[in-house]
Amino acid sequence: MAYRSADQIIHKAAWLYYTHGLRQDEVAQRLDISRASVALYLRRAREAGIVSISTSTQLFRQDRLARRIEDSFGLEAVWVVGDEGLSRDAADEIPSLAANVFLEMVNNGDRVGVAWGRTVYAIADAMAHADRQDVTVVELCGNLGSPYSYRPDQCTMEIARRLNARGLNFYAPLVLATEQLAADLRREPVIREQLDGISACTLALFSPGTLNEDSHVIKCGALGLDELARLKAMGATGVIAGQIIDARGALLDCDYNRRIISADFDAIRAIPRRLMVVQEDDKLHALRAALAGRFATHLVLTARMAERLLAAAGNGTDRTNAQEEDGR
Amino acid sequence: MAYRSADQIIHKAAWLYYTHGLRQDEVAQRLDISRASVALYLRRAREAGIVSISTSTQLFRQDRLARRIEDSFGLEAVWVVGDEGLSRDAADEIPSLAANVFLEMVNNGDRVGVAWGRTVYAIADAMAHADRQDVTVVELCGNLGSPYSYRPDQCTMEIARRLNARGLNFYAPLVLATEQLAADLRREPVIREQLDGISACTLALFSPGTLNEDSHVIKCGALGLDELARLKAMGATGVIAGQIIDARGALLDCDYNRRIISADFDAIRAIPRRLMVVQEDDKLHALRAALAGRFATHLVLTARMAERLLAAAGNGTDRTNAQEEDGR
DNA sequence: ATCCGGATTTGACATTTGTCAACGACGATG
DNA sequence: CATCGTCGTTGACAAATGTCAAATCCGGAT
Repeated sequence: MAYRSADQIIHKAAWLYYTHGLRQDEVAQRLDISRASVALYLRRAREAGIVSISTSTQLFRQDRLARRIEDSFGLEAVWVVGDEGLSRDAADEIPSLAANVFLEMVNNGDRVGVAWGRTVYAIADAMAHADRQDVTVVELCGNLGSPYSYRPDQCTMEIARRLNARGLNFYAPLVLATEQLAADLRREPVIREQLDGISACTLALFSPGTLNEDSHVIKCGALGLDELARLKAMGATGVIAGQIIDARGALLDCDYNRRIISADFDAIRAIPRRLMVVQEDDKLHALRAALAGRFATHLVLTARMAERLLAAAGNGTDRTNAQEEDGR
Repeated sequence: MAYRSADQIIHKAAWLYYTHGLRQDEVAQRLDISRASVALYLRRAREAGIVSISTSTQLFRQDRLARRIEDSFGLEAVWVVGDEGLSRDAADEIPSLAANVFLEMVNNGDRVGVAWGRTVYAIADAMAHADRQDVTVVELCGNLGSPYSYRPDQCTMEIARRLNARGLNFYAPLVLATEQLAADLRREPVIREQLDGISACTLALFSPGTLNEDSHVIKCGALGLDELARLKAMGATGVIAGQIIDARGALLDCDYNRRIISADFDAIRAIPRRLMVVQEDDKLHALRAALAGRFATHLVLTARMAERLLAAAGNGTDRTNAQEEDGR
């Protein structure tokens, strides 16, 4: 965190160029370096978050679907990505939109809880570098080996790095062999403290998980296919911060959930702003369950999913994807 | 506030260019318009705050002087502009730095109180356009005709416009002819409400005023030179939100102050974050008085002023202007 | 003192972006 | 119905920026 003197010149170049609006050659002249260096410094400044360029996410909140979801589920804000030709598939747009929404939501001084999963990884990847002060990023749940590019702890750290924040990882695995071991571990002071710190968060980021052969928990070997089938028979519908919920969004009463080290649901709901992001199309049931459990206050999803959600909620399904007064 | 459909295309262009990193010609192709139009839209997007580019103000907080001022006066954060060759004079840098610091401090949902004055005008001018949600900008004190480019109410409105915020002006003059009239006016429900709303602010922006022939209050004719002399004899040292304070930062007990419509000092101090900005060199005494009165929690000033402040406070005056490990 | 490897800087060139006059569509006006 | 003025768009050119190989600098090892 110490301020390295090499940053000085980069900072000055960025200030002159972006804030004062000088041209690169003028900056070069002022700082007595070549213009090529200025271009290089400016790139570094952008990469380091010394300058941050952010695009408003308003476009995606103006959608009628977004408002209907807000109303139907009592959410504070919803962002919807339609097929506006921005990408091949609207779902591909989700991570960068979510990253932008998330950045808009993070204030200096925040303590941010993040769960992990494929979607959260993608968001971390898409996130711009920003220069927040006194931000802490904490994991909402224990760790697991990951079959994807990031490990959970790397994911937290990557988000922290992009925000210029402290990153705190859970010093525990997500799921343990026995209930007893999980209980013992939860009593360890270090872990206790980390769990208690969760309700002090001011912002949360997570994605609802599904339960099928391709799910994260299965792929990592934390849960076997036979046990999965048994849990589904018991009503398992989705995963929130590593814990299995039923269709009503309540913690499923099962052995698996008791072997978990993760955030207490009430602690999660005590966090004032909770951004949930849904990318994949197969998450409808998990999404409904998560909404029923009131885990989210803010939501990012595709138009397709939004429509299915409203249809499922019995709100009709006119394909009013258009913006307020579209034209075409 | 309604979302105009013309904004749509601008928004999409901005999203593709800034968030997705496409080139202008690629964006043009996607949206089926000419590249020249894309360039035009992007400029509009920047001007409208749809994209915002901000430069970190860290450079100016790392200064040793800044930390010493923080410590000496118990401030939360201090930014110092040295003569780093950014401009002819460090003071010229103050408005753009203050504008950047201010923008970093404004969060969505904030209610921002602003006083006015030459410095605040300059800050408004230097401020980039940003796209905040649910922000309200209110005046901290009544109005006055201005000899400068902005009128106080225009100043508030301009800041509001740049933040995409609501702007609320005081429906009263700053200073009235008689105490009685001021008291009557303060009892008017509209005014009462505006005054009461001040302590609900979450952020304040102001600059300490001086008392001399060139001061705002004099130039506007609100105060005559003879009365000024009398007030100075009584201990008048500076002006905060239109009200005269003594060297200890307390409201001066005088007729003039009783004829004012402005924020109560306790209401101002009830605002959690209060950014004070000092630009001109002749404001040392006013600055000291304002600090003594604990009006500010955050401060922006020049290195020159910072040194004089520390010298005056008897903290020695070694000219350690250098950053942490400068070189040159 | 000399050599080496890596990081930093630069000049030159290719690419991208900003600008502006010219054009055309549209609505208001005589 | 013609005319004017405004606004949005575009093509073409000028200006600014990004990039990369080559040159230089720097610190440590020999």
